[in-house]
Amino acid sequence: MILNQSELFAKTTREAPSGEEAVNAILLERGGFMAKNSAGIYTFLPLGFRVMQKIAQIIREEMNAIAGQEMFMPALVDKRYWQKTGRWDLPVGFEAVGKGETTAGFVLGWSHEDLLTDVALKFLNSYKDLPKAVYQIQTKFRNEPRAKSGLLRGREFMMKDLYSFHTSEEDLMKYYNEVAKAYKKIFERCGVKVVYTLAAGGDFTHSFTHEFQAISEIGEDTIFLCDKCEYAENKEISKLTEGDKCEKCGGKITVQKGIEVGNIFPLGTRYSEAVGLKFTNEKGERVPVVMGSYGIGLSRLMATIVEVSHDDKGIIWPRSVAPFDVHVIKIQNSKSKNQNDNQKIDKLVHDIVGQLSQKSLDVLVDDRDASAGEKFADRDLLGIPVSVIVSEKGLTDDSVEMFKRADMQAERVSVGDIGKHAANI
RNA sequence: CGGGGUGUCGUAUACCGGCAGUACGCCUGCUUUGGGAGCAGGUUGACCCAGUUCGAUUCUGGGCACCCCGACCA
Repeated sequence: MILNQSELFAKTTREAPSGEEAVNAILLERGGFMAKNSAGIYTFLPLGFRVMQKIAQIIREEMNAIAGQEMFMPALVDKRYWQKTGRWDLPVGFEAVGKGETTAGFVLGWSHEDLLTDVALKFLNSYKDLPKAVYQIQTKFRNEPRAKSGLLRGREFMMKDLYSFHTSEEDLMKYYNEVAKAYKKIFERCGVKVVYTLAAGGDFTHSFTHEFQAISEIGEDTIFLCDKCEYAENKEISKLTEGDKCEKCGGKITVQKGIEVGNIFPLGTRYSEAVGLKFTNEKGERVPVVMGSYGIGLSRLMATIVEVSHDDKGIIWPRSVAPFDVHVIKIQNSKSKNQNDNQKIDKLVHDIVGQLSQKSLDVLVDDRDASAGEKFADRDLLGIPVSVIVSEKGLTDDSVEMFKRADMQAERVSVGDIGKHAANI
């Protein structure tokens, strides 16, 4: 995909939005990745939505690799499903009341165990039907008492939720560990280092669960982490203290702040028993299906990437989730004076874009009529991994500058070699 | 939900019980073009409701919104 920056729907802004303190909110809003509508509610603009789609694609690949099947469930979830599982009265949800109605018949889905377990009644009847795993990527709604920190805690946010169905606890735990591995891959591919943390299950389950915590000062969770073997526990369930000796390896326990970017829950039979989801086993007995559920907040993950990968100039996107692969910066002189040079620059840009698109790279071309300084400032803010600066400096020898956002290093390369360099981008 | 803070153009601020001003931004044009360039012109604002008052952006009360801390975090 090739896009001229002059045609982009959103623009960058010079100033930070009033009131915002969270780095992810400031940089994503300034860069035109998103626009704020209410506390914890954002519009994803074209650039931001591209990042979201990149993250979604990585998640899809890893979910599909562990036999997850993608589907899509409704956001409006009928009251009766929540009543069956006893979750209607929880304060988490936004109730949906039709105009002219006095009582709510629906809740905006904040998780989908209740509904999905009911759907599964129709299809999961025998041990031969198990195991199964389905997932969706969908907007979730939660009535957060305190939305905050940009995309880190929203009232409406994008989430991937995976659910698995099994014949036994053993089979569930086997899959649970597979999911854990897949999650690690996802976060790794997104450039986020996570710590696998033992935690509590909240309203989902009474058993232990695991969280994937990205270490960051802005994180809301406190975890105790061994500095040697990386064993970790969430403070909410931990009996550890800072300075303790790790029971696993003898290392030292440290205290860290973490952003919970993913979690996995062994649900057991809580929902299947509530809904009556049973299967017939090899002996002909009807027994409850054993379930697990597994979440990743895509929008929170996007914010986390910004939190852990930025500098004072802007975002530094990992290649895997960057909205574009290459940012071509065109710097031209006054049109009236150097018409000839400008035509040459245009031609160089055209050549470069052609070469890059042949390599299937997504290219954003800064063709705006703006000063060089402004373009550089925006380039740094947008944080596309590699930029190619085309200016009159390269007219004598058909060269351009290749700039890497991560280390801010630049080198001059010949236009003819762009294709070669693109392979290494 | 408890506590704290803030509400004046997009941002930062000023003034004032009597026509709301400045800077930057933004838009248009011309000149510029390797780190947010210059000139000229233009654009945009008192969170809402009630009360006091001849008159309220200003004073009083209520509400709402946003930010931060805590609780919550399924």
